[in-house]
Amino acid sequence: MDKMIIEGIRDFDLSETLTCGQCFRWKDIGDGSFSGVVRGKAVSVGIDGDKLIITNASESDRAMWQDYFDLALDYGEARKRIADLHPVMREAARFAPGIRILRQEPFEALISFIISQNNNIKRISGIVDRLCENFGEPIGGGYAFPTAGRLAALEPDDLAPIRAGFRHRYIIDAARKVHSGQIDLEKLRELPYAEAQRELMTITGVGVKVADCVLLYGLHRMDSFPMDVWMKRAMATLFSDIDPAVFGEYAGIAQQYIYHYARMHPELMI
DNA sequence: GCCCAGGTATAAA
DNA sequence: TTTATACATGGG
Repeated sequence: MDKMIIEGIRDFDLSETLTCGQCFRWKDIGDGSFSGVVRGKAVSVGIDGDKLIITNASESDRAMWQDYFDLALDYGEARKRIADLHPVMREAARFAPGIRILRQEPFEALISFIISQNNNIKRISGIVDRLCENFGEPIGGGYAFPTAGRLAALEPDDLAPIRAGFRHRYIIDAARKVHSGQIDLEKLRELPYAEAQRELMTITGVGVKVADCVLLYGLHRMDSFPMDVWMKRAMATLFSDIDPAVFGEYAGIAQQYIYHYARMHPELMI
C-alpha cells in the first residue's frame, strides 16, 4: 500500500470531476488533491503533470482505478466531437474541459441520488458521510458505503442519525428492492434506456431525474440524454432545434457539460 | 422569517 | 394528462 502512479493522463481535472455533483464522497484536502472511498478502498488522489497519483492504493487494484476514472476513453476527442454537434454544445464544452464521468458503484449512485433530490451538494455529502459512518463497514481510514442488505434490514426511523428527512423511506425502499433482487442493477447496463429507466422508477422516490443520474454515474450509460430532464429544465430555448439522438454515445458527457454550463448561467434555466 | 437546494409523491383540476 | 403543494433539513 503506497503510491500508485498512472502515467499519460490527459483531459482530466480532479476538481471539475469530483466536485461537479456526480459523486459525494471526495473531500478536497486543500492542495489540489482529494481523499475519498471507492469500492471499500480509502485513498487520496492528485495529479502532477501527466501523472495521476493514488496514495494508499494497492497495485492489484490498478485496473479498477483506471476503470473508475474512465481513463481508457479519450475525452479530448469526445469534447471535440460534442462541440461539433451544436453551437450551444461548443460553448458549453469550453467550461469543463477536464470533466470525466466516473464509474461509481450502482447501489451507491442510486442511494446518493435519492438523497440528492430537493437538496444541495454540501448537505448531500454530509448525509452520505453519516450514512457510511453509521451503517458502512469500517475500513482503514474510513467507512465503506453500506450494502443493500444492511440497509434493507433497517426501518426508515433507524436512519434518523443521517438526517435525510423524508428521504428515509425512499432509501429503505430502494435497498429492499435491490437486496431482494426485485431490481437487478447490473441488468440495467444492457437494457434499452427507456426500460432501464422504467425499472428504476418502480422505486419510491426515484423519478426521471434520479433514474438518469443512476444510469449515467452508476452504470456508465453514456447514451442517456432524456429530453424531459435536460431540455426542459436547462435550456429549452437554446436546444429547440435539436434531436437528442445526434449525441449518441456522447450523450452522457454532453449532459454533464450542459449541467456544468447551466450552473454558471442560471439565467438559462427555466 | 423567507428562499433555495442535481425532485418526487400525492391530490386535485 | 397536466398542475399545485408538501416534504425534512440546513445554509444564506
